[in-house]
Amino acid sequence: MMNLKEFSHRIGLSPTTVSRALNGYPEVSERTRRKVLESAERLGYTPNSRAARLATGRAMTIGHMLPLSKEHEMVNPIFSDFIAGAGEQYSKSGYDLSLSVVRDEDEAEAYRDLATRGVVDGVVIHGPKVEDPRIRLLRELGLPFVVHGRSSRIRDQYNWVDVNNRRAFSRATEFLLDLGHRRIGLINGLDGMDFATRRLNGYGDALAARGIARDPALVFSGEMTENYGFATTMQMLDSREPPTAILISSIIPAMGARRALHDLGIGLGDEVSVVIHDDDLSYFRNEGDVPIFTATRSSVREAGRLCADILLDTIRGAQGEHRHVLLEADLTLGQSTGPAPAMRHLLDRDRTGALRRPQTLTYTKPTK
Amino acid sequence: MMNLKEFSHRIGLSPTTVSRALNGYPEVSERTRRKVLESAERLGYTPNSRAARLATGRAMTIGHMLPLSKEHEMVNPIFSDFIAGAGEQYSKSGYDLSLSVVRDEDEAEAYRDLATRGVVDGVVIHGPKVEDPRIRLLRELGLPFVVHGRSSRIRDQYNWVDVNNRRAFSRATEFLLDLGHRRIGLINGLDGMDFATRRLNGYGDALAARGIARDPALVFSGEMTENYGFATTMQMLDSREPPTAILISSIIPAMGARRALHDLGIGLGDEVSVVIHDDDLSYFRNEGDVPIFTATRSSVREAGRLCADILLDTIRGAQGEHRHVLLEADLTLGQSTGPAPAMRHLLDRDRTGALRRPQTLTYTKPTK
DNA sequence: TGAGTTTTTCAAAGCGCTTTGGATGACACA
DNA sequence: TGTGTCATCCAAAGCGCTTTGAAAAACTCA
Repeated sequence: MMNLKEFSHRIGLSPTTVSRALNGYPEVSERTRRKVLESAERLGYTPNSRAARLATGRAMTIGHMLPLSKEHEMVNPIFSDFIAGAGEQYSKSGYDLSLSVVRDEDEAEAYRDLATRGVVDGVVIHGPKVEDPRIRLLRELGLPFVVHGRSSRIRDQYNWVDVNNRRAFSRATEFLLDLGHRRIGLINGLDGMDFATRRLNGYGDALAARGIARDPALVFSGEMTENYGFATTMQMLDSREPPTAILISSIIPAMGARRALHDLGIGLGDEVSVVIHDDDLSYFRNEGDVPIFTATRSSVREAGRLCADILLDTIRGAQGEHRHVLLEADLTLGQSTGPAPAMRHLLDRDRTGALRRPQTLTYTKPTK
Repeated sequence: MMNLKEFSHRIGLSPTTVSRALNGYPEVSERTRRKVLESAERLGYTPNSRAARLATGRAMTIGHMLPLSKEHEMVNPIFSDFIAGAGEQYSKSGYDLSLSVVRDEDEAEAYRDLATRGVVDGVVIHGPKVEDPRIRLLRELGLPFVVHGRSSRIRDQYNWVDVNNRRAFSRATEFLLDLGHRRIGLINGLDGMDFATRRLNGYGDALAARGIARDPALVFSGEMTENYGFATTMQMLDSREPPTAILISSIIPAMGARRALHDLGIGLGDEVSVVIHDDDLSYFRNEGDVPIFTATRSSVREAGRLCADILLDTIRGAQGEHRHVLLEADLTLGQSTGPAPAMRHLLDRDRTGALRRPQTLTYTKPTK
């Protein structure tokens, strides 16, 4: 492995000149720079990053945390798509991406460690809570950061990129209301997560605007697995007054909801409508001429790109204001929504006694 | 930010002693070491990793590639669970994890770059092809590595951790054959991927052992998305001689297959049986008292842990043999399999003309 | 041609740690 | 007291790069 000293010696220049040529400093003529670059290519010389990082004091690395909660050992399914988006940008700018897998309870310590060890120049905060302590921590540590999402109860300024969750969910709710639905369920993310709160609010606002009371029996929060979607949908439909429509915070529990509907023999899009929030995950495209699900869509990969850009700008010393990006989600129509079933039809059909109850679950038709 | 010089001065010791105390060298007494550790804690001193890395020549970092193919911009859904497993181990050993997001065609160059820049001590190869050029490349670069999977056509020795894909799929196929199924479809991973080839072989072996010819119309390979599972299932069931059972290489296309079956009104587990390979993804647990799918299961997270352990051992100079781990997949019984439908029943029902064809698709009942 | 400017190049001093080779002190034994 | 042995600790030389301050070379203009 050749080092700078040897390389510069071989091509008859001083290390200084070579370093400057390679790093694009103006003190070196274009002719020299070309010569250096070409020789480096030919002789296979690449500067040792470890040395460069020590000398410059920059780590040329962005940190991401992948926290694993102890109880539900679950990895956020949007994580990899986000990382793919952000990582693309890092590569373009010559930054590396460092991923720390860490137990929930060790997360704060891990940030502190990253900062004092000097292995990252900045970090991305994933999955902010309504009042997220990491924001203050990072400010104290003096480590640049950007939040994917927001932390509503924190008044300080900071960089963030978020989807307009409230708007997305109020629009989705209004859309269902316009279709005549009155009992609308919400299968939401974990309580305490900022995005979940905003979605809940959007949902609540839209209902309130039409004078409809929010029924706590129709609102669920939890980690967004397929089984969660299945269980909550089952529970709702097994109730005395089941919803005719359901909002679901991610396509993954929506898979479970669809399974529940099918198991119960309930038609998706006619008897029960579903609107999901679609993060546009690469292995779970809600696509087709007419997408399967009606959805509020916002690409999490794109959010990753934006976060990366903002963070890199900040690190490169873009002084001044903190930057905010609020992404609006499209509401795209799919096959999973339709007008609320007219009540008397259901009553008629009820009288015929066509019971559809697999397993131990009871599905009582909506009665006004 | 305090440095070693200042810290050691403050506590009245030489930098040498402090460094040795902190790094667990035997040349320092226990009493001194305790004092140093305690003072470091109290004064908030943490060695700068950038400097340590230059001095030791070790990067204390493991590299992972996340290649993005240009056409299908897709992230491998097992990636995050694998990383979670591996990352856990890295943390325990004080290693960092560096993730490079890179275009498919730049992957080789990216490995070369990692090696010459000296930012990683070893790498993990994901998704090996039947004859994967990365293995030779890394050997040439002298960069320690472990393969998650194998590369069948490469005869050299190297570290790997793999599932016994062939066995898993031959067992699954035998199981279906035992249930009376004779036309069995296979929705497999991308052509050229080693695991896909092995699974295909396992499937083929089991069929051959019972003297059943492999029907190319029943075998598919592609990227394992939900839509892929849907489309291939539709296509198979729309054929003149549809299968009565399907093997699916991942739970994600299995979701699509289930959707197809439901759309066609075909009962999963009675009319058509499905066996999947289940990577035990954290957000897609195939669980419950009786799991939804009958599955060959092997935790990809556990594979991540094992890869990490092996790679770290190799880096820490475990001389000698290359290490191999072959994980056997359990075959767990779920709700998605049952005896092959008796042929005459189907013929009878055919005569009744109960056609189930949504959209433009035709489903012709199996006729013996 | 020579003084003044600008461009190009260089020697050397870090960056903050690890580690070698050596010094110091403590201790045991003759 | 002197010598040999350990157990501790230390000074200083790297690790391979960047960057400062200065020198050399090239170019202008009178």
